[in-house]
Amino acid sequence: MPRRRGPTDQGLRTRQTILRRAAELASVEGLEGLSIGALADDLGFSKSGLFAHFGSKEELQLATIDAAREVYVQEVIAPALAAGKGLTRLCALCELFLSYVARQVFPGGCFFASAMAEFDCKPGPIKDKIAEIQAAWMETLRRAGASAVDAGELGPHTDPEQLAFELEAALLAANWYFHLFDDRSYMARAADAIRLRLSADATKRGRATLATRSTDTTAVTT
Amino acid sequence: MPRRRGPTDQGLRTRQTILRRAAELASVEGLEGLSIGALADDLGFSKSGLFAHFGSKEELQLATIDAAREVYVQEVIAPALAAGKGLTRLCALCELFLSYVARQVFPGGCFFASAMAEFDCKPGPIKDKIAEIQAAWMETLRRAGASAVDAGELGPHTDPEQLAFELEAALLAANWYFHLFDDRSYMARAADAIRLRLSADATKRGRATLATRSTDTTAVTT
DNA sequence: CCTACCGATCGGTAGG
DNA sequence: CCTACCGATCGGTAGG
Repeated sequence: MPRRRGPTDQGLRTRQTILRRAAELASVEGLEGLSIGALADDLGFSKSGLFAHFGSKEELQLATIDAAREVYVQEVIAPALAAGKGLTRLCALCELFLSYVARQVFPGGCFFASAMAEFDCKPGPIKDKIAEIQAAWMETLRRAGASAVDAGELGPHTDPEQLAFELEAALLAANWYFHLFDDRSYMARAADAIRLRLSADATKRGRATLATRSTDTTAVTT
Repeated sequence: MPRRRGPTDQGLRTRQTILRRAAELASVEGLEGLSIGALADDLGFSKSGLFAHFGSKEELQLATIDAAREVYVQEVIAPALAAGKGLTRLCALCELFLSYVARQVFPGGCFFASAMAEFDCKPGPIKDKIAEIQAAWMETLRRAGASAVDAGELGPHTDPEQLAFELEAALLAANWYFHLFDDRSYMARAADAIRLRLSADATKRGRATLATRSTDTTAVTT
């Protein structure tokens, strides 16, 4: 089989190494604060050597967002989809998010929370990409909620979009306050808020589902 | 009356002009992204002329936070304290926050939301100051909630600290998504979430208080 | 992937 | 409040 043109395996591995580290640094310093020189020093490359993988800083930033998305899918979305359907999945999405924040998968907290906060008022391709990813995440929450309604776990008057907004609000607030006050108790506050909110819309069947997960709350903070 | 040493009235006015503009720019570009040269150009000063008012960039950042705090007190806290006590005040705090975001008092959204997101993982005097201000804001919400319990508007099982966390979560989420998606409907989502959450803990007297404010929801988005 | 370099801008200073 | 300047670092390029 002839060797194709384009990036070699080694080149792709180097690229992945760069982008994983870039995502870690950007979660703390921001995607603008991420500097090519500092990233190269950190990785032991020359600045131009690193830069050769990307055409511009903006291309590096966009590629970093893709790499962070892969981490997020692996740490939160995929395990939640595998955990079950409906209300079980919705609970798993929330618990896995809180665990991902508590385990500091990214040292600066949720990469996308940081990126959203940094770019929400800066129009351009980076904001567009972040908005697309956040919209997909909200849609993942909404669909799990809608499926829980269909399964009779949440009552028929449930508004899945509103529910997704409120769950996401608690998750984001946990991310900020956990780091700002260096206080893990905000994880439990968010988990309590989420359990209360889900209980409010739950049917008898839904409450049974929730009961099986109630002990998982403390697991989130370890 | 002899003229004292120190800053003149004119100097103080110039300083205030600088800091108001600095807060506006920092809400979009971040407190680190705020550059002394760009700020000076924007205001028509020389860089060093502007810099003479502050000993370092960090001093400028800290002074900018103080100036933003004054705006926040004027726009949100003072009118809410004047609006009433207990549940009335708690509702006013939330409604005034949403209005302050919707009116874009700062062009980049809530100054403190931006600053918290930027510095929550960067230890130092700026993070400390932001944390102190956020703690005071949460305490303002908590006290209004506790006073609503004392007044019999919220039930005795209400946890005012948890309630403050959940209200703040909805307010912050509205701030982010309003800007990220350029969609005012998130203001109404947050107002709905807040009304629902307060209703859950409200006594009959509390529900009467909430009923008088229910039409204010749309006012927030104008 | 490297060395060597570009102009622009950064925070900050000297001296007035 | 200004002009003039400092060394360091920025994103990016030339050429290999």
